[in-house]
Amino acid sequence: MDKEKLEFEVTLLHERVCSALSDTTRIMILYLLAEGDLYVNEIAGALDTPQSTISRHLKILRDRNLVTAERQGTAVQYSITDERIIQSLDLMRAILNDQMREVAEISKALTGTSYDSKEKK
Amino acid sequence: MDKEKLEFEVTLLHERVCSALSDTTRIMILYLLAEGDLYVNEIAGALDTPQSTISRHLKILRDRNLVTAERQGTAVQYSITDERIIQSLDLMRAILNDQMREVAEISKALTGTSYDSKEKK
DNA sequence: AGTATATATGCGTTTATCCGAATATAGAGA
DNA sequence: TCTCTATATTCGGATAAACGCATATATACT
Repeated sequence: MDKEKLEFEVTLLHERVCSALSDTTRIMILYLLAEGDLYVNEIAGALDTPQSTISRHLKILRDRNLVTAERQGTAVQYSITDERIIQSLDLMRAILNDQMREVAEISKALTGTSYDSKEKK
Repeated sequence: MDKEKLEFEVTLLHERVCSALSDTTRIMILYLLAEGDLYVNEIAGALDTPQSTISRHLKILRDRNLVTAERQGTAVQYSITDERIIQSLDLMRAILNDQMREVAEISKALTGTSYDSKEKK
């Protein structure tokens, strides 16, 4: 892929997806919705966050088509639009877990008492 | 997973990974490095961006272990630490592509001249 | 119409992020 | 040690995000 096109695609990727994931509350909302559809006040309750704050975050996710809203009477039910966004986040968590596991192993090797060096045996 | 643990993991995910991806230049750097290791000035040249700006972005990626630096004489060569970060980004791009394809199909159906409605036949 | 509930939005403030220019640091070679 | 090149960091200023409160809007029900 030439650089022009890559630059264009990355700009789009950032504006439409990545920037939406750059907030802890929004990521939490996505994981909550991954387990089932919820109304706005249910999300606000679960996250112990003012309803106006949740509503603003939902608007951002909605504008980027990451969640879908469906009105039911006076309430609005939200759901995940595409499960792959969760797959994508889970992949990042896997990277994180492996990083932390490596750090833990190294520090265990350095402080271990049953043998002097990690090369032993 | 209980909510406490989810909240903890998501906070970590945001701080260590997602916040690093919330900038077009940093995503570009990751895609450039996915094609091969590069020195700082090569990245700055490719992106037509001041060296100080690139260096600051690299520090952010380095602090989060998304890229690895290796000094070679007076220069420093950077590489991707874990290819899965690219997989994760590509997954988001796939979501985007499908979204755009859907929009295109709907608009084609609405403006189509060879038949009146999309249900026809 | 009038009230009640659920959600969205406008406003002002605070906090975080990004930028380029200038400067500091690190290594290589004369 | 002096100089050159490559990279990192500091600085001040500009922009953009996120927040809670108060208020507006939308639907349902009487």
